[in-house]
Amino acid sequence: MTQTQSSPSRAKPARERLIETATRMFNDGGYHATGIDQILSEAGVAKMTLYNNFGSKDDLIVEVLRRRGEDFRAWLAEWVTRSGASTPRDRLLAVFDALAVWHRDGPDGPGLPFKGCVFVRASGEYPSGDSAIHQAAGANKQAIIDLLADLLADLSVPDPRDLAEQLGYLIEGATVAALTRGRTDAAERAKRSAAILIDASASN
Amino acid sequence: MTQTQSSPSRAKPARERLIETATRMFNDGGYHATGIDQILSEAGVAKMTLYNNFGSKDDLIVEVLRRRGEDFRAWLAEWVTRSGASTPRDRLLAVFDALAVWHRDGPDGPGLPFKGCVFVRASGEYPSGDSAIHQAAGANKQAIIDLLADLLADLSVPDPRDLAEQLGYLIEGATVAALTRGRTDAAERAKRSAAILIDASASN
DNA sequence: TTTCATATAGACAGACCTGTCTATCTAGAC
DNA sequence: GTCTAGATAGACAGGTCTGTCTATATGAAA
Repeated sequence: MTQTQSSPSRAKPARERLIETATRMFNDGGYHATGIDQILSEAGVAKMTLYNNFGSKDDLIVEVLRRRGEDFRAWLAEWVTRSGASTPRDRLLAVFDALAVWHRDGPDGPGLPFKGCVFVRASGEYPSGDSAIHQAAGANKQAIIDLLADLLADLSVPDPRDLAEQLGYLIEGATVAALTRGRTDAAERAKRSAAILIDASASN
Repeated sequence: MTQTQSSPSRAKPARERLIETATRMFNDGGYHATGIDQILSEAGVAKMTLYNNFGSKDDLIVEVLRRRGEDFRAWLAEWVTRSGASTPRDRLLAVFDALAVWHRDGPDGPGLPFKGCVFVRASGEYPSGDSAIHQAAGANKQAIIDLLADLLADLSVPDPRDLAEQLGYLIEGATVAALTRGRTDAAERAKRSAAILIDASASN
């Protein structure tokens, strides 16, 4: 007895299934509200496999955030590349088009139904700056700002990192508006704001 | 026996103590992570008092958000008034000064230690649009946008509500940056962006 | 004084939580 | 075949969670 074969989709290794299922379920329901047993059951993974791989639920969350950050930034960079935008300005503005696709759960979205930003939500649920989860979320947020800074590297502006922060606030604010108030037009509006800020900065 | 007098600060009625304590503790630890028993114990209130007044934890959260929204907007409006700003433009920019005070836990802050926006965090923890908590958070977010729209009512811009949304994104984004990455300079930067957007809109 | 709304303490139910443990099975390396 | 690393099921401990219930106490109004 004790058949080892009763779980769905044995295609990928257990650790991978765990991360993917956890990513999806945390996005759906939040971190505290999603229990380990639910994740294990849906992933078809034994509890000890989780604790052998990650040590704790918090560590699993940190790994989920790390992965999600990589994937999201890869999706974003790919989107900008495929947009065909040739100038730094257009590449930056293409980011806001990607944003709109994400907020509207467009077909080419970043792979998760839109429920706001997983990093912001993680920061909010683990608000203490000492928390490893809070720090992981912050690191991923910073990485997106860095990505923006890279995009405007070839733009002639006096303070590229400052502009990257400014554009980051627009992105962040639009995403919050889409989550809290269902403003799916936020990305377009933020795009217009971004164009103004970029031009104001570049024409100095 | 069964002395009715063993709880702290019987000054205010139980319902009030409950709301105030819950507001503070939800802000500190988040919604799911803060249990009812903790709140009751710290407020010195019996469990039945909570359920007689609110019916459920979710309803308590909704009331906490409603109150917090009122208080925060009152604080913000008061701040703008006291800033002495005379033009619509300066009044709008004064909002960002208030923001900086809040993010830095300044002495004249809105009454709670800064742990990000309670509405954003509530939306994040209760991401389903059907949730009463999610809706309450959204309504309070909208009320702040409305407040911005009121502030720029006398400004001659073609689309005041559009500009209010834009400025709202900057505020939101700066607050998220302060929470997730500890960027306490975010409000000043957002203020500069706001000035650019206002001027770009007004000079049309 | 009687009445009534509000508050209290504290037990309780039933579910869910994270994390640990044992004992078994499987697949690949050697 | 043998050994080993990784995965499995499932029970379990010890808490914590929300929400309900009872029985009692208080204070103000009638």
